[in-house]
Amino acid sequence: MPTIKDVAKSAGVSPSTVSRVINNHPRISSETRKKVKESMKRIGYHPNIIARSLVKQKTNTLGLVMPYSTEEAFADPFYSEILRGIGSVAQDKEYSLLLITSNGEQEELEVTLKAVRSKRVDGLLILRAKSNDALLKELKELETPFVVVGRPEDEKNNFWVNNDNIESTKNLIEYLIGLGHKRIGVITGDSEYIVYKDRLEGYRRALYHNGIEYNPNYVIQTTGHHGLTTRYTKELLESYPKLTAIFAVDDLIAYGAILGIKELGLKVPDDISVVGFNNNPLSQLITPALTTVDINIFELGSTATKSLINIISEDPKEYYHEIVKTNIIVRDSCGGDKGEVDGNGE
Amino acid sequence: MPTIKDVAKSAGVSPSTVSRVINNHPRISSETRKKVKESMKRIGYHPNIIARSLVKQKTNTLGLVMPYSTEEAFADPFYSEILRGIGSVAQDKEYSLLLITSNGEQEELEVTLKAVRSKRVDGLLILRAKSNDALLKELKELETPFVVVGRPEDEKNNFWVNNDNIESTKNLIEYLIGLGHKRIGVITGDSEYIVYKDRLEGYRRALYHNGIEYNPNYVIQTTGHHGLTTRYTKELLESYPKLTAIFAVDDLIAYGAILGIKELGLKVPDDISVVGFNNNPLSQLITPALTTVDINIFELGSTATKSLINIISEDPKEYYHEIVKTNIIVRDSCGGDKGEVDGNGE
DNA sequence: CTGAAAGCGCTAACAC
DNA sequence: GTGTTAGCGCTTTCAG
Repeated sequence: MPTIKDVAKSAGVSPSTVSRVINNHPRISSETRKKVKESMKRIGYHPNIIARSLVKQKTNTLGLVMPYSTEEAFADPFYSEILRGIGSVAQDKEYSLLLITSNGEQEELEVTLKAVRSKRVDGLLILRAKSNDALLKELKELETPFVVVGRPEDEKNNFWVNNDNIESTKNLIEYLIGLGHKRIGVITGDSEYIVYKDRLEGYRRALYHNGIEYNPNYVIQTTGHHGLTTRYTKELLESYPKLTAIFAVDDLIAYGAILGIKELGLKVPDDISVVGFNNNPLSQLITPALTTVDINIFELGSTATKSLINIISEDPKEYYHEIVKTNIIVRDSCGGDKGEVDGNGE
Repeated sequence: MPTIKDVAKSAGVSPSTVSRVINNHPRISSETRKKVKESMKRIGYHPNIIARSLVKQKTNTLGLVMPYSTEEAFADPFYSEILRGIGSVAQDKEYSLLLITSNGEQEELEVTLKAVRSKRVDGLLILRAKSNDALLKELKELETPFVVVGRPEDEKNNFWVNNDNIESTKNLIEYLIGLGHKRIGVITGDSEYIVYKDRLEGYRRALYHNGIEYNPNYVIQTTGHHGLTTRYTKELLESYPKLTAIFAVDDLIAYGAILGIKELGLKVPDDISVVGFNNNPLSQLITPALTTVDINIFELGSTATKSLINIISEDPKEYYHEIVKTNIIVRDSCGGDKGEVDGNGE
């Protein structure tokens, strides 16, 4: 493999001149520039990025911290889709992407810290927001630029991009309320993840704003294991047969819920309405097609990446965050509440 | 950030000694080893991987060439899952993962070649097998180690890992035939991808081995766009109402097919049986639960990664490939052919 | 078993 | 506008 020296010899200039044309240095005669470029092409030269990184103390690489996760969480196309968004701007801005995977909290911490300490990456995209996140604390001490996709607990002192999960959920639930539903069950995920906390909060606010009392018994927390979701849904509906709608905090959970409802011999939306969240591409294919919230995952990824690159290069003095719009996608999984056409309270 | 020199000073040894303890050099006194390790810890030293890569001419990084793809192809959890398999062994063997994404054939080629020419990666995992693949040709010229996940066209002169798609499909179709089906429609994907070619071939072989004539009109090629899948399925069934089963070359396609069947007012499996492929985690959740083939995606990823690492370090003289086992998952989407209980041919 | 010195391929003052 | 020189942080002969 030819190096910059070979090009220099072949073009009859010094290595620094070659370096300058590579880096588009302004003060270089168009003549030598041309000469050098020809030499590069002739001998098949390509700059060694590693060497450049070493002297520049910059790798032009972004680390992607994937959630360590069960098989099933990974089945979530969320990650494929956000990778698309991230990849698209990284490509554009000439950044590479280092995938950081792990099998648990401890390993995630170690692997991620190693990547930054060993100077493999210029910054990180954290693809989830958790409570009490040890990773974020360590990262701040290392002064690594990072942006989290989601709302971190300490939202004033981090860079992040997210949907407004509280408000979006509130709107979604109010759509249900508008249809006449008052007793709405919730199947939520691991409360360690802030996204689920927020969606639950949105649910509560919707009830509150509409004078409906919040009943904690209507809320079931599942582990993300689909089989369990189905079972929990059935148990919930058996315990509280007056429920007329189910809010699943994620479409994948909604699928399990719908299955549970069907297994009970009930119909969606005739007996029970169901809403999900995230607008999984499959949600338009199931029967009934699922009413859900499109959270614009691609944009979440691209926005976060732009932010990170900006932070790396500009070192902004103030923390900031960005909110990506959502919109409700009304499909066929909700009906009016036929069980209680009069009255307006519990 | 402290460097090896700082450690050396602090421990009262030379930089080379420090380097030796980092690299577990055998001929080093356990005393100095201890002393050096303490110094490293004390001053918070972490080796700079970039510098090491430069001198070793090795990055310990694997490039992952993701298929450039539409929004919907990305929704396929195949990629999430294979990433898990890859990540798990890469982690274990201390390799990093560079994600290579692109928006089209040309960009994919450029970006990938750039990654290898600029010495960013030691080898590549190509996550798809296409006909007439320009990328593979270029890569061979560059003498980069790579393994393809799938069966490349020139199977004798490449490293690859794959399922036996032909045989697996043959078995799947024979399961259908065993149930009494003889007129089986096929919804397949882009024939540029060898996986779909092979599955179609398996279908033909199953028919052939059972004395059933192959009818090309029963085979529809879709683009992977779900909406179209649904429409094509309906058209197929309207044109050939005698079909009693549908073979979808991928579960995602099967979902669209099932929707089409339902829209026609027909029932699965009572009127039409459906089988898919890949065992998407959602396939157990839909109604009816889909009979499909589990292709062990995680193992596909881990096997390919082990192979690649082996190739990088051992430089084997012969090409080889590995086959990952599949197994049919029988669920509820197939019934016997009630339309034609007698007879055994067309 | 340890140290000195050279160098991986590139960039960046500093000269001229 | 271009060349010279030093050096990024590490590994690796070669001595001893």
